[in-house]
Amino acid sequence: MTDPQPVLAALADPTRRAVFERLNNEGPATASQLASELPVSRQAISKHLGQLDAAGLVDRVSSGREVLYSAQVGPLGDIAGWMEQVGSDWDDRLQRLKESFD
Amino acid sequence: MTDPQPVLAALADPTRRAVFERLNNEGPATASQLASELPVSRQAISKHLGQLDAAGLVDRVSSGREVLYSAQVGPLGDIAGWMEQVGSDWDDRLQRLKESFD
DNA sequence: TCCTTTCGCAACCGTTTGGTTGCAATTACC
DNA sequence: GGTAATTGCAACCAAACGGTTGCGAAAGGA
Repeated sequence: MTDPQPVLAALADPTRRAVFERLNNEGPATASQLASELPVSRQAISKHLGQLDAAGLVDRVSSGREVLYSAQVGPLGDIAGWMEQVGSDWDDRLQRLKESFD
Repeated sequence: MTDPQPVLAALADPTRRAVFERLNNEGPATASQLASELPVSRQAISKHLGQLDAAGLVDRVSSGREVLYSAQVGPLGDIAGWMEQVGSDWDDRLQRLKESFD
């Protein structure tokens, strides 16, 4: 089970989530492009992209002087996996509770 | 669609997630109890419980001088909902791409 | 070649955050 | 009633965070 920490931390910031959503539902873009669409500087976007990249939520392909970023949904599975485990732990507890009445 | 922000922010911290997991898979506990099991002060735990409570991830029942906290899995649905939407947006994009070849 | 664009690095800044300690108040127990 | 335990509030602190500006370097187009 991979640690959900980096993904959760990356998605906890609204701007970062906005960037991710933008990349996800409107396709790849460069940092400058994103900066022109969102109310923050390019540097801020760039830092956020760095963190998204570290969490695997984004893929960077550089060609020439520009770097194109695209959303990667894979790491969302880490969160799903964690939630799944939380659910099963809860089921286990219910099971144990039920068995305590046998 | 409820905002996943509070839940994501609440779960982004490792200690907070540890508290939540502890409550989820070992049942209710008080702040003092949790503090004795985790390597942080009671006050730190108390603050974390406050944030978990604000996100709806915890239920507080006070009786006498002590307050018993228990995990609430409901708000995890907010995250699930958000991820679902991300997925469907991605599907939409695939659909549009496919249609562009008609 | 020169100018523009895009990027990356670094410094800096105010605010938030996770954590601590100290103290007063309420509840339980002897 | 007195003492021990549990909670809540407040102040404080260092570090991380989100954001900005400035600048130098590399790539493209005139």
